[in-house]
Amino acid sequence: MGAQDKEILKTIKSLSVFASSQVTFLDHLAQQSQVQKLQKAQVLFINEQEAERFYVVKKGWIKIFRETLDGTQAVVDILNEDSIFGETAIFQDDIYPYSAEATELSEVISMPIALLKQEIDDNPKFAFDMLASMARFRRLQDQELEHRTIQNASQRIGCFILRLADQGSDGKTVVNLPYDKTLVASLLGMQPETFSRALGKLKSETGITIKGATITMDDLSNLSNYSCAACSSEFPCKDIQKKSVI
Amino acid sequence: MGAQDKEILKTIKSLSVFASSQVTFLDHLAQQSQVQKLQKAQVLFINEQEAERFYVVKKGWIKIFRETLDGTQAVVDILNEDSIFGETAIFQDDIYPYSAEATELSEVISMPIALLKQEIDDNPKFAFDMLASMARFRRLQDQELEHRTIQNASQRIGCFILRLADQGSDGKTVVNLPYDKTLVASLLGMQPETFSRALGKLKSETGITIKGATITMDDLSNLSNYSCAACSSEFPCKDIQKKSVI
DNA sequence: CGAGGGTTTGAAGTGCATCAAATAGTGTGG
DNA sequence: CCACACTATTTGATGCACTTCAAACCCTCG
Repeated sequence: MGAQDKEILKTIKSLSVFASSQVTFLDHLAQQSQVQKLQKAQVLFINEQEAERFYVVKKGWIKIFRETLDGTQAVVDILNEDSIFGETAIFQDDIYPYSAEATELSEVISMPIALLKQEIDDNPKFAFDMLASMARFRRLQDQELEHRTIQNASQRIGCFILRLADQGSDGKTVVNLPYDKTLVASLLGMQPETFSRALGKLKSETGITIKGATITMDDLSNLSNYSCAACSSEFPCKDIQKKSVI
Repeated sequence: MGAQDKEILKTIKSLSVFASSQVTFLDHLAQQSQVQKLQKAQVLFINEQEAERFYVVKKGWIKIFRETLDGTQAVVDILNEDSIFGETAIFQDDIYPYSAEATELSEVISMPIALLKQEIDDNPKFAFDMLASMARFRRLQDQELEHRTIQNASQRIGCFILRLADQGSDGKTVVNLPYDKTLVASLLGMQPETFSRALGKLKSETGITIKGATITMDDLSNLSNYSCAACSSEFPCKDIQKKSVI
């Protein structure tokens, strides 16, 4: 086993969806896995395409989206390290329900989705974890829809920043936008211009400091008061945690 | 076994999620089930409340929603006969992730969610079906989010009507809105006034006929051209089918 | 330093929300 | 079967939020 293979196995083992899986299965998965480098803007697969493999992000950011004939696109999600995607094709006649594209130089590991099917059959705990992960995801999507319905642009941005912020620390909180503002805008369902203006408004209303992609604030309460007022969940949104399985 | 019990068992057996379950399990489920009548506007449960039972709609319409402190609400779904809800609480620490309320005189069957947990463990096929159902639902939610992003009010209404229309027949197509226009509006994320005006616009743009809750059209192509132009899925949306499990 | 993408700013337009009021529709009791 | 009460729906007028198109600015990286 090469160094890279070991690395892959380690990555796979660390994924929370596979927490209950036996080593033999994980080894098998790792054997069948492939690492793939993606250039910026490289498309990995498009929706309706036949699906044989699912993916785990190893490095970079992968945009999950769908687009209309005229090229307008709706961003479903933007994923980074240890996020899984493409696996829901198992349940959709082996067809990817969305497209995936690297937003920057990225690296993904792919594995055959057939193996997942097997593991669902063999390991009830795995099936349960996968269901739990799906349910969490549904909750997240519900929340996103809710946000689009009742929050305005500035509040959605505020919420996005809050979810990036580490809860723990006391003093100043510093948050770095993980990717282009244009990309954040598309994920939040607004135009780049709107994002820029709405962020400006958020700054004047909550006293946060913005310098490039870095946002600094004394404490989170101003921001949470501002954004979470127009949301059915209360601040730390502790009920929903992201990560794993899309 | 009384007549009502038989009726319940029949309903449960007919649910597609339970297609792979043994009769013994279904009997057990039916034994533990309860029928509940709900008045219009009666709340069945609210989000964050502890969940012991999941539900199947037997009659009427149940609104699934979340609301903010100031009472603004986001409608997640509106369910009717044979739709399941509340069952995702299994995966969320036995807490309902949304509220449920009858929009009219309704009837629901409730069953202990603990039994579902057991069945997931015992029956891999059931787990798989449930996963498939969840995946389908996720796809639906993605589509809804996409609609909010790239379709305008009239197009969303058109899409809603198309999904109600029977594909088969040739001659005129007649669609009846299944519930109040106000409720349709809230499901589509718009105000009642906007709904009314947007429906008027849809009428003038596509030549449909509207009389109360009844919509008539010569064929669906005008409508699908109008609405589906701003969507990543092509007309019959055949890839996604509703029903079962929320 | 200069090219190119990302970001901001400006000006104008559009779509939806909001508030207010009129109208249509439904169910009730007389 | 009609009149009343109440709710659902429509219509009008106005305002605001976001989009669009255009142009400037800024930052980074070769």
